Amino acid sequence: MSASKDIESTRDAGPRDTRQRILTAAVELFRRRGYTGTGMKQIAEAAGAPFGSIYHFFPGGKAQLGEEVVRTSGVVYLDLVAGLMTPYEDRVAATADVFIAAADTLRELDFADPCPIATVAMEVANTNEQLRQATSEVFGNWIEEIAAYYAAGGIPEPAARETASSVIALLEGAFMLGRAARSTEPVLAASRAAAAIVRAAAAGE
Amino acid sequence: MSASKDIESTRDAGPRDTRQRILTAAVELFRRRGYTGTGMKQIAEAAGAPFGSIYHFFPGGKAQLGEEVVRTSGVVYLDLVAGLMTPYEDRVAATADVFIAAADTLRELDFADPCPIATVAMEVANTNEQLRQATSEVFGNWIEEIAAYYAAGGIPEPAARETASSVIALLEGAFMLGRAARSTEPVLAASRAAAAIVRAAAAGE
DNA sequence: GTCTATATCTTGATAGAC
DNA sequence: GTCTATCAAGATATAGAC
Repeated sequence: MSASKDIESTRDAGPRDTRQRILTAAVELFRRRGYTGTGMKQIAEAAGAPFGSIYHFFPGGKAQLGEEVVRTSGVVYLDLVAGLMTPYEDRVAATADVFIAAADTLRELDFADPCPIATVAMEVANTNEQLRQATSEVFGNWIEEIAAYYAAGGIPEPAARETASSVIALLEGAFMLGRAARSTEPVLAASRAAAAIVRAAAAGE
Repeated sequence: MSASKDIESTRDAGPRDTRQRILTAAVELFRRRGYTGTGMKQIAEAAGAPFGSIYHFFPGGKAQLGEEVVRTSGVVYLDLVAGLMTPYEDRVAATADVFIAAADTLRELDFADPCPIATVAMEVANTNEQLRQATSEVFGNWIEEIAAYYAAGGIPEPAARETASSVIALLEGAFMLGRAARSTEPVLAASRAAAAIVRAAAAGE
């Protein structure tokens, strides 16, 4: 029996970072089923963790878990998008290519939301001030980072920030339409529109 | 007591269309709290209707109610946006002004979603095929209608549809950012970006 | 058709054995 | 720190009196 137990504990793997597995499972579930639509028991099961472990690692309960999901995803995505864009000299081409890559991601995820915080942001905007603030800060960080990239490319400062905001809005909205239609078309169309936005801003209107 | 009852039934008003009040209450709650975040009891209470009436008028339960909310809102909004745009000769100005009006609406709603189906669309895209299809059809109708408006303004057909899709995506995404930040800024910035998108399409790229 | 009471299930969360 | 049992409250849905 002790041999069987050893095999079990080896097969069930992840002996170390149960906390990380819970966080990862929550990210995956939130982007498919949303925040209110995901249960704590589902998260525990998907993480292969006992139910009680969630409250051991996240004593603040679902709200704390939700906030950590939003904030950690925010950092991961900031690095990801920044990594995709910065190598480019041409800001217009960089922006368009990010949308094309996003279309591939959308399909690979079988039309789950490529943005891990969007569905949550919509759900909590009027219902949970703590989470609303977290999503707002994450969106704000994204906008700042991309605005700096556009500014470095020669777009003057008030316009750079507005352009960044609109490009992110366009991407999020295109994800929404693409998920509803189960099609990458809206994201590919948005790629050309995003190029037009950046091009206009670079031309000083 | 019968006099009192008469007063009651007069004050509680809506003696006729309980069904319509339920539908209206559901629209209001869904756009603030989402689909999974709204309970049937809350809807009944907000509608001033007895709980059982929901299942009398919507025997298909929450899914049927959700679908009717999506479809009826879709028609209402199609008429609304079309009514805002069609008087204009200049497609670029018309588009920009719709966004400015939308920013006002966002604030008037205290940052509830001006689009009554967006939050629901995000929640159900991977979890409820019936509702997902309803949201997809509504978005599709909007895109068609606006595409026809752009096409009538001189934008050739494949581009007109892509432009309409991107303008709607931009609007939805701007609502998302604006709600999260509790600010109309993202929608106002998107107004200028939307103008750039339509202008580029009208210029044949 | 209106309205109440209830059945059944699931939720987030806690207690406590191990 | 792992895991189970359980709680109270909420959900959707139904039955049935009026």
